[in-house]
Amino acid sequence: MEGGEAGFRTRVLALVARIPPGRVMTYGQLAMLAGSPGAARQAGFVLGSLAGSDELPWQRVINAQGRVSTHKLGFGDLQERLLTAEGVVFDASGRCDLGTRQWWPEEEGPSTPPEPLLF
DNA sequence: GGTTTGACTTGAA
DNA sequence: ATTCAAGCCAAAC
Repeated sequence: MEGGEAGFRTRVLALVARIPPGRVMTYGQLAMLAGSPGAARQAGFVLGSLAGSDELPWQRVINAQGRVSTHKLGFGDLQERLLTAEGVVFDASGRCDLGTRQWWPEEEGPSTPPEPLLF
């Protein structure tokens, strides 16, 4: 009986693929929704497999500080640039407003809160 | 099997 | 405000 349970990796990728443009999710959030709270590091490890992939919006995943965690990998500049193109505003310190940019899968319902996206 | 690492998180100094 | 340290879980060796 193979539990029809998808792997942790598969769940994280599924969530990332559902992040709408202009919105972001944190690693800890992905791990929690994937069913493993605390596995934030592992969530980032999964995304590492997609860095540079244009099929999945990996760019919309940032850390809890509202900053991109890809700076040491060399993708930081690219990620901030891609998010900025979607309407995400980064502070001079490289931080964005998670309060308004953080997306939760429950928001995909019929009721979508007003997005202060100022293009 | 155990060991090591990692796109993290939180709390304290 | 920033820096340091410990905790956490999943995959790779």
